[in-house]
Amino acid sequence: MSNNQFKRGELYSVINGMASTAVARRLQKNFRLAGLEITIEQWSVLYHLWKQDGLSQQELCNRTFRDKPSITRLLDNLEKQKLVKRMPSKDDRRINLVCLTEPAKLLQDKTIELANQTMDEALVGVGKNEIEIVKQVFQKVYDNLL
Amino acid sequence: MSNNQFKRGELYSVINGMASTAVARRLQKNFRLAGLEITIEQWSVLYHLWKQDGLSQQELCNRTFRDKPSITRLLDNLEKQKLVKRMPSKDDRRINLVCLTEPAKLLQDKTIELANQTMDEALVGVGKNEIEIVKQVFQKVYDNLL
DNA sequence: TTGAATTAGTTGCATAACTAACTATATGTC
DNA sequence: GACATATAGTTAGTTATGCAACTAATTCAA
Repeated sequence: MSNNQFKRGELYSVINGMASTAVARRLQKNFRLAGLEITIEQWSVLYHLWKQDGLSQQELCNRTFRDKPSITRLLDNLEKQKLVKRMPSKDDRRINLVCLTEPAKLLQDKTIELANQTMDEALVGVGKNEIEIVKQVFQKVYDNLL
Repeated sequence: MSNNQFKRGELYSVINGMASTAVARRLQKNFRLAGLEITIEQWSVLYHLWKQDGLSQQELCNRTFRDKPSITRLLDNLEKQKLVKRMPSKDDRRINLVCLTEPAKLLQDKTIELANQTMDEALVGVGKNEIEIVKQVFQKVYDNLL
């Protein structure tokens, strides 16, 4: 079997395992060190709500690239921690609007600062152009597989 | 709050959620369509064993970027499916050497072909240089956070 | 050579992921 | 208006992840 066979699988391995996992783990660790008890997955949901409060669950699925059951359970946990509240929409009774609580709003500054610091650590020695290319490649990959 | 605050977090979001998840999901789907009952995580372990059979669990941790409990449990499931076998090392009795079974060896060609096809689909419109840059950036990120 | 520190692997606990199957509401067509 | 179809969200079941705490084997050092 030629070793050539592994080339693209290698890339798959890189894309899926390495850097994203390392970044996620580091950010989670930084949250913990700062005494914050949220997971990075929960943070990524809050992140989109800070940009726009009152999104539907479906909209959160689209923006966080998660499926509906994942969002359902993430919100279950966030609600247990009193960080979000589901508000049934009056226009469409199938829809829950997900709203931030006051304590969740207070988390924004601190956690985004931690995320920025973490990305700065992660991106030492990486140029702006390279970052732009990574973002473009990922967007293309996503569009290709949509 | 300035919208600027979100810039690097945005990148985090891109790196962690989007493309890698899409690629993983597509590959998993392609396995399923081909009647293969393995998960992508199991495949990523087999992938390293195809390159070098008889690795220790610790070595699998290093190569797949997973922690020890994750590898323990992935191997539990792979053993249940009779795709690998743990062989206690004679040199160091703490170590298990993880060995492929015959059925696992037969999976190599088919699954690597599927992974290659999946990566080809994913990388339509992405240049070789760009791919190289993505790999370099990820390596740097990983090294920065090690 | 014995006792401390290190390394390999496992187990328990909580969170999260995906699929498939489900309920409830809304829409669109005859 | 009534029935088929589509959409929003939940639940069940399996797999996977991370951390912390554990056992067993090995190494290093007094």
